[in-house]
Amino acid sequence: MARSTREDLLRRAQTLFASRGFYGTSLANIADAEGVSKQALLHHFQSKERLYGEVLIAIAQHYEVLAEDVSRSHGEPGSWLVAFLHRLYEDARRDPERAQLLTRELLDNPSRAENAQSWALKPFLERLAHAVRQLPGAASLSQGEALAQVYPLLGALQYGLLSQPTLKAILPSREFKAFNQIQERALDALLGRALEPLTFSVPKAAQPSNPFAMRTSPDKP
Amino acid sequence: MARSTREDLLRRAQTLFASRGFYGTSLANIADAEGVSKQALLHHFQSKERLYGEVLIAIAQHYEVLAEDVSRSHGEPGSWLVAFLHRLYEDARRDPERAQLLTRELLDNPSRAENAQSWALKPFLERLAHAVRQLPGAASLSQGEALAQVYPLLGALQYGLLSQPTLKAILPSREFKAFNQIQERALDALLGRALEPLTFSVPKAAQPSNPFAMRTSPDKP
DNA sequence: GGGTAGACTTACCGATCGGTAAGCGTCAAG
DNA sequence: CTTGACGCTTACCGATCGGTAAGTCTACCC
Repeated sequence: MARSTREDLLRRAQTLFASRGFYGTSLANIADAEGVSKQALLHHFQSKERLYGEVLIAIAQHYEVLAEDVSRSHGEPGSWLVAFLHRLYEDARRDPERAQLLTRELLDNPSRAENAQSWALKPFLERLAHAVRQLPGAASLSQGEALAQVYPLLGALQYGLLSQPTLKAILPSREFKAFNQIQERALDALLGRALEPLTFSVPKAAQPSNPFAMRTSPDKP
Repeated sequence: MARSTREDLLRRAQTLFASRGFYGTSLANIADAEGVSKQALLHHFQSKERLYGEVLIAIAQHYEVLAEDVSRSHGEPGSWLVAFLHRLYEDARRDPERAQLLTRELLDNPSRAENAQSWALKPFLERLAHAVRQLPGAASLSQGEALAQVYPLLGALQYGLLSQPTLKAILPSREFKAFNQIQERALDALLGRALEPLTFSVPKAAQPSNPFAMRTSPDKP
């Protein structure tokens, strides 16, 4: 099972970029962690930018695989999104590196000024927007509107997972464990509620206009 | 209105740290942007770490002010959380820098290995957890469990806002505008649903156990 | 007028950054 | 036996990093 140095380096780069960011990770950090020289790293990937780009592409491909896999087991387009979100959560829970890197990329993609139109993770977002439009009553949404509908759900999925290192550091271990155990259930409940048809079928309607106020009285016993 | 150089530098540091991260921002970047020498910056803040620490503290104080302000206008503890989340969203929409920095901090706080127990944003999380326990039926939740309940909501709030630079770069401007216009309504709907009593009153109950599947068939008549 | 404290400046430092150049060893093809 | 590609090394580069030292300028206090 001779793992290639190149693959090892790529995997290590993903780990370090995810935990410390692009600028917080030096080529020497990555190379040292694999026990090779910095120039060996530059031999396989011509520059730091290209190395990072390859990490992003690998992540995009991984998500592509997940999406295809979900498509295979969920024929009806209406249920695809829910299944995919669930899959994303499971995946990120098993290994949060990709989720962390995705969030970092959303935070500072433009600051590296790569060609935004060929951004590696763009297809991932487009796929999400497309899936939203498959939901009943949402077919007429534009891409931006559709994204606005999934984005909060994506954030809900990712946020707890990307914060794991920090929470582990500041919470007593008992509390951190409790957090992890309860997290998925809380998310399930939230997503279940969020994806009721209403959310999508009347995105522009008037509605009571202050849905935030619904907890002021002990109604709905 | 002679604004002090120190305040200007602090504000500029917040902007740059938010958009490019701690490691992606150099002291020279900050000083140059304010038209002073790098050493003037080091004169006011003894080191980069301390400067960053002051930025974090300023953010924590800002959130503290928001929280107190919400407390003043929302007496009942049951409605406080909803009002505060709404306020956080408005605040981040007006100026996403703090939200971006908060997320960056959640991503890599441990990597700078500062004393985790005195982390500037810890009180913010504790306040959120406390507010969850004030909700009907949630009083018995531990801190970790309470955090697990708000975390998805926090993520839902922040995610769209922290991604704004990226979305602006990859979406046609029409779509980006649509995203921004719809975003708040989608969030309102989500939060409204999320904060129905059930979510908190039976966090550990059995329940149908696969709430994700609720869109596969038109059940629940 | 002298002293002093704060707000800066220029000059400089060693360490580390990403990246180049050149060479070494292995192995397969000719 | 030679050649050349590949995987990797040591040696080195200029630029930039965060930070120090030592003034300079101004304003207020005595």
